[in-house]
Amino acid sequence: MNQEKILQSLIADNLVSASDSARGRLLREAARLFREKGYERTTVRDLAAAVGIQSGSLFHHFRTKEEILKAVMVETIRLNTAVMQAAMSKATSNREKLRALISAELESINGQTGEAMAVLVFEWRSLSEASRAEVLKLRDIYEALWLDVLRGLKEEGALKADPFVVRRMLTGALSWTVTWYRPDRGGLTQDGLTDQVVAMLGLS
Amino acid sequence: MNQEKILQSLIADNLVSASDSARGRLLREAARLFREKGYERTTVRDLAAAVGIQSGSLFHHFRTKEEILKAVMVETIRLNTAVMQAAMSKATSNREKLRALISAELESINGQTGEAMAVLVFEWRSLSEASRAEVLKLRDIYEALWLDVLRGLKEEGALKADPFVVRRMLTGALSWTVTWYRPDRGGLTQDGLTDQVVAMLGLS
DNA sequence: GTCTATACTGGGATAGAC
DNA sequence: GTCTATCCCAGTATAGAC
Repeated sequence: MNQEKILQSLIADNLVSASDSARGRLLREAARLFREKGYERTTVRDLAAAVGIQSGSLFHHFRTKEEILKAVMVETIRLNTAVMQAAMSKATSNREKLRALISAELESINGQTGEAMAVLVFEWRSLSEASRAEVLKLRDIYEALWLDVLRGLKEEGALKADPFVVRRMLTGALSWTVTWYRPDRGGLTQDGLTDQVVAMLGLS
Repeated sequence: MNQEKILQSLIADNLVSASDSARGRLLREAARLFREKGYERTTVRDLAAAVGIQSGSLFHHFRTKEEILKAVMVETIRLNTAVMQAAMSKATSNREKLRALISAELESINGQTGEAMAVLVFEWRSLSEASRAEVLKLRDIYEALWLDVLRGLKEEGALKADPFVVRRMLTGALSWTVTWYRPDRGGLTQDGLTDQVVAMLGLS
């Protein structure tokens, strides 16, 4: 299942917004702006202008600015959990599964939905306590996918370090690519980058 | 040379502030607050209150709020470059040097100066273009230390992946520990964590 | 569902006394 | 070097018309 199909089925199930709906467009622009300037430095006027409405009109769709941030995060996790599950479904060995996960997470961060993923990583502190709990619960499902595979590799002896620690290290390493990796600007392809990560773990 | 001695010689050379000077205390409190709530959410009134003065008095020490952020970052890099160099000086092989670098960076992030390091990582976007250039120049010296060692390991065949990519991955992985690793709360010690990172790289 | 107008708040920064 | 007082602006959010 490719990413486009996944997205469509999530929209059909009302789990994420169609990106051409008013809500969808707003969330996409919000993700872009939050990533570019940060949540705090993005004003509701910026958000409104980006979708071509007045700032007052925003509050017809969301009660507060923070609710927009939360929505960006929730939809991002939902979408990416589905993408991850699909990416893994083809793989048979744990080695292949890990490669699929790494590749999919790099795609999530540096591809089209990357802006939203970056927001999830870097704007955590701007989320209220109440919202955090909600987002964390969704994130657990996502993390379980990784831990299963890493635990498998540990048992096989392919991995020397603790699966839990490795996952956290990979979270940091992969998220951080958003600050330096430019897929467009020649050099390293996303597949090449995946190879490098696998090589770094001594699993190639 | 231990961290305390390094700090004292840097203070003597006027490269960083003594932490009991007015400026030093302010920077320390600023680092703590910036890390805790983020730069944008920290008000000048918060900063002033933390050092026990009125908000107006802040501007006797720094012309703008952003100048405080820049000062936190500049002093952090200066201090940590010195710490890194000292940590490496004892090591002989490249393997030992890398372990020393990893250990020192983990200490920088999760130890006493950790708040300032975290600010350096997470508040980059809040820095103006002009200030960024200045900070980046300092950072280059620091990064060169890492690249030399990683290149050496690559030549020895101990490292499979590209040194440049590995350094960036490690930057992300090690910085990220600030979000989850709690040295105090039992379990994994900082040495143990270093072991895990080395094991993950297949270098143990 | 969007507009205009505006209320209200809190933030960064300044001035001048002490 | 700190205080008090205050300016000015930008930011979120609301109200009511269309």
